[in-house]
Amino acid sequence: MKTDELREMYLSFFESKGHKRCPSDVLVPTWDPSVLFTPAGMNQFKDHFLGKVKLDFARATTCQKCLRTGDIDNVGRTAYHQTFFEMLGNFSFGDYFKRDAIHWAWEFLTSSRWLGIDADRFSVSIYLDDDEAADIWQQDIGLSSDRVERMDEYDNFWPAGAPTEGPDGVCGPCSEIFYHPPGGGQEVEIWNLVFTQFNRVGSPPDNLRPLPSKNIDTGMGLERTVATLQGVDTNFHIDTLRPLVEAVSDVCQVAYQPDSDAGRRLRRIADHVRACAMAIHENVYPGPQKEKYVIRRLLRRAVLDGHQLGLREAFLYQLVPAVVEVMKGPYPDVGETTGRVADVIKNEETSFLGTLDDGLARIEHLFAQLRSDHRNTVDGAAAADLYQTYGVPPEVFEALAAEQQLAFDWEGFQSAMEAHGEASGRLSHSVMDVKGPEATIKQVLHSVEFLGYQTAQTDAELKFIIAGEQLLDRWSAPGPEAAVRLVLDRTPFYGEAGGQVGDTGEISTDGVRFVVTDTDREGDLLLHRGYLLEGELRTGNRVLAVVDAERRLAIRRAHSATHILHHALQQNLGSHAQQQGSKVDGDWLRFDFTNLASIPAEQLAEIEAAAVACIEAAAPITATTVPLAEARRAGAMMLFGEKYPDPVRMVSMGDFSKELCGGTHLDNTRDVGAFEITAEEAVSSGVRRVVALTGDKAREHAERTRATLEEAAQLLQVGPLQAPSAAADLARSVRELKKELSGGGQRTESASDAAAAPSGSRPTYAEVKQALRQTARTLNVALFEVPTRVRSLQAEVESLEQQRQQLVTSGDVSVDRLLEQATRLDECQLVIAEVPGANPNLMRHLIDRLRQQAAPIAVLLAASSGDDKVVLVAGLSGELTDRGAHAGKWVAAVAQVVGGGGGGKPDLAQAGGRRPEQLPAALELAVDVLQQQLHGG
RNA sequence: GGGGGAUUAGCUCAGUUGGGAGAGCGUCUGGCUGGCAGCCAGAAGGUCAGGGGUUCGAGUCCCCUAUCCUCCA
Repeated sequence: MKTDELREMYLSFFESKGHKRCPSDVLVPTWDPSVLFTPAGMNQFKDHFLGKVKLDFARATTCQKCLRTGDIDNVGRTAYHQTFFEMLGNFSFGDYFKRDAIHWAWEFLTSSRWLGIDADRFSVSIYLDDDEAADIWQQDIGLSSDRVERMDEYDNFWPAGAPTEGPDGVCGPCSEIFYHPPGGGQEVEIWNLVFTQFNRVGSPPDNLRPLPSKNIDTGMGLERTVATLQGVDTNFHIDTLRPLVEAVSDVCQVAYQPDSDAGRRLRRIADHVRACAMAIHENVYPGPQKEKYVIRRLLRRAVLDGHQLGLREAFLYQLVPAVVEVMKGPYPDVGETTGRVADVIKNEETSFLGTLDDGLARIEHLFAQLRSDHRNTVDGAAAADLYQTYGVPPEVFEALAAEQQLAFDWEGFQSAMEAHGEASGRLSHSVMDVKGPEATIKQVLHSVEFLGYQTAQTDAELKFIIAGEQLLDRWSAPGPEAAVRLVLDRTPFYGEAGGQVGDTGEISTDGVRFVVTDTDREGDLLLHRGYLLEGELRTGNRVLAVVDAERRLAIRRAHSATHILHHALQQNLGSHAQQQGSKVDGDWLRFDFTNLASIPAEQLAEIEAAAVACIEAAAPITATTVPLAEARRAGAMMLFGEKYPDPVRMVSMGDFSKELCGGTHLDNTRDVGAFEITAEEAVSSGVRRVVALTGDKAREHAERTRATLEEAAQLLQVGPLQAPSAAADLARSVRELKKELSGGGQRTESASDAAAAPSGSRPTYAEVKQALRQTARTLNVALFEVPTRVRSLQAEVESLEQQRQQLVTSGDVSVDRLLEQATRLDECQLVIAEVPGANPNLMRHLIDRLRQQAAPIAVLLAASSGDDKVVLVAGLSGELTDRGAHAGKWVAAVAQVVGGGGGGKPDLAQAGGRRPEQLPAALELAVDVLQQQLHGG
C-alpha cells in the first residue's frame, strides 16, 4: 500500500463514520503561544476540546503536517524518528468515547473492506486501572488477556506522568496499538488512542476530576504505519521517502548504504531538508529566534552532515525539487514555491559555510594554544564557549581535534551547554491550561458581538470586571494605577488583531466614566483595558461604549493604506513579496514582507507613487463575508502562514486588492489622504520592513521635512538644494582643520564651493526629501537631527579656528626657539616651556624632534586650552630614563599643582589639569621634581 | 524572551592598569631589471558604528541605541 493510499483510506473511513474531514493546520500555529510548531493532529482542536469555541461539528478527522525536534539526535539512527512527519487522527469533542474509538480503530485495521490486516498481528496496551478500556478490548473485540498489557502513567497516560507530576488541566488514559510483523521482528506502536476524560487539579490523591464532556484524540504516524505495511525496516525506505534518500545520495555523490555512517547522514539530510522546505514553503524562514531558529538549526545540521561527507559547496537547495516531487500529491501548493524555497535554502547554507570557515580559524587558534601549553584534550567548556559565541559546531571541532591527535571532552561540553540553558532561562508552558478568569468567562459567554464595522458607539451590558486574576461584581478605585479589564455583551471597540492596534475611548453610564486605554482579544472575547475616572462600575450596568472616533479614523486610513502598499509591493517586486507581519496604528503603519535584497531608493519611490495612484483613483472599499472557497476562487490574497476561519471576511478595493482581513477600513481609497514611505530596512535575513505614514501624520512629516531642510540651509547660508554639498564642505573643513592642528603641518586650502544663490523656484517635495536625506547621510545623523548637527559642527570649526589663530599669533613654536630657552641640568639640556595654542599631538611632535636633535634632553611642554584646562606633555631621552627618571611620574607630580593628574610611559607622558592660573607655579616646580628623580631623592 | 560576542583604512584584522591609531593585502608614485613576473622605497587613505557618562585624558572602563553574528528556550 502506498503512502497516498493509506492517507486517503484513513480519512474516508472516518468520513464514513460521520467525521468532518478537516485540512491540515499550518506547521507554525502563530495563534498558539504554547508551541512553536504543530506537534500533533490535536493541536488545531485545542479550543474545541476545551469548549472555548462554538462547535460546528463534533467529530473530525485529519492528516496533519507535524514538526518535532525533541528527539532530533535520533533521526537517521533509529528506524522511526523523524522531525517532519504526517499524523493521521480522528477526534471527538464531547461526542463518542472509548467504545466507538476502539471499535472503529479495530475495524479500520482488520476489516477486509479497509486495511484487512490479520488480527493476530496486534496487541494493545492500556493504562493501569482503565478497566473500561480493558473490557472493550477483551469482551467486545475479543483480544485474549495476554494481548492486553497494563502500563503505568509514564507509558499510557497523556500527558505522560500527568496524575503525579502534572501539569494541571485536561488529561486522560490512553491505549496504544502495536503491530507485530510476520517473522518475529520488533513490534511497532502504530496508533495511540487518547481518552481525555479528566481535569487534573493539584497534587494526588483525588486530583483527577471527571470532565463533563469527554473527548477522543487519536494519532497514527503515517510514515511509520506505511513502513510496517510495506514491510520495510525504516520510515526512510517507504515509497515516498526512499526516492528522497536516493536523491540526497545523488547530490552528495555518496552511495547509499543503509547501515553505514554515511547512510545515517544521508537519511538525516533527507529528513531535515524536507522539514526545512515545508517550513520555508509556509514562509517560515531560517532566522535567529523561535521557530525560525529551529529551521536554521535543522538546515545547519543537514549542511554539517554534508560537510562531514566531504561537501564544501552549497548543495541542500538542489534537493528542493525532490522534496516537492514527494509532497505535492497531498499538498499541491508546495509546487508553487519551489524556486523561492530553493533560493532561501541556498542563501542560508552559503552563509553558514562562511560561518564554518570563521569557526575553523578560531579552532586553529585554540589548537595552537593547546600545543604551546602541551595539553592533549580539548576543554569542553572552551568548546562550548566557542559554540555559543561563534557557532563553531562541536562535531567539526571533534573531527579536527582527532586529526591533531587531541581528545574532545564531550562531557564537559554537555555540562557547559546545560549551564548555558539554565542561564538563558526556560519557558515553562503547560500544554493546555484552563486557568485564569478569561477561561471562567468563556464557560458562560462564548463570544462578544463586535459592532465596530458599523458604528463607533453603542449601548451594552457590562458583563464582567477583571482585576488582575479576579472576577469582581463592582469596582470603584479611580486612577490609571488601578487598571482593570471590562467585558461587555457587545461593543464597537476593536481588539488588537491582524496587526491593527486595539481601540481606545470611553465606557460610561450615569455618574461613571471609564477610560479605555487599549482593547485586547482572548479568543472571541473582547477585553477593554483601562481605568475609572469617577463613579462605581457594577456588573449588569447598562453602559454606553464610545470609541475615540478620530483615532479610529486614523487607524482606518493606515489599515487601508497597508493593503494598498501590499498590492504595490507585489506589483513592483513580484508575488514573493508576501506579508510577514504588520502593525497598524493611527496614521502609522509598519509592514514586513519577504524580499531577499534591500530596495533601492528609486524603486521605493516607484512603489510609493504606485500606492499614491491607487489612493487617488478613489476606488470604493467593500467588505463582504463569503465562504473560504469562494474567496479563494475570487483570487483573494491568501497567506500560507495564516489560519483562516470559514466563512471569511474579504476586503476589496477597486479591482486591484482582495485580502482576507478582520480589520476596520475606509469606504474609499481617496480618504487615505496623504501617503509617504519613511523607512525601508532589514528585519532579518530575507525579510524587509517598510514604515509609512498616512493622513495627518504624512502631511505633518512632509511639513517638518521641508522646515528642517530650510533651517539647515539657512544655517549653511545656501539654498535648500545646496544643503548637501554645503554640509559636505563643512564636514571636510572640520576634518582638515583637525588634521592641520594635530600634524602641525600647513593648511591645504580647500576649494570650498562658493555658496550658490538660492534657486528661484520652490523645490518639489521629492527634491526636498532627497536633499535632506543626503545631508543627513553625509553628516551621519537622523533626518531631523541635521540642524543640530550643523550647529555643533559650526561651533567646532569656530573653536578649531580659534586654536589655530592662537598658534599662529604665538609666533613660531619651533624646535630652535625652544632650544634657545633650554637650561642645563647636570649633563643634560632641560626645556620647560609654555606653547600657547598647542595640542598634545603637536607637543609630542616637538618633543620627538628635540630628542632627535639635542639628546640627552628632558622636555616638559604646557599649554592652556579653553578657559579652564591645561595640557602637559613630558618627554625624556634614553639617557635620563636609564638614570631612573620617569616622565609619567614627573608630569603627574607637576599636574597636581594645576589640579589634575596624569601618567604615561617612562619616556613620554601626558597630563592635564583644571587650573590654568597655577601653570607658572607648576612649571617652576617641574625643575625640582626632575632633579629629585635624578638624584634619587 | 534570555545568554555570549562583533562593529577600527577599500578588504582581512591587531591594538595587553586608560596616556603617540597600527599590520597584512589592495591603491597610487618613484626606483631596480632590457621588458614582464617580481623586488625595494615612499605616499595617500580613519568622526575607532552612533549617543551619553566617568576621567586631566577613552579605540580601551560604564550606560543607552543601531546593525550583524551566535547559542539557549
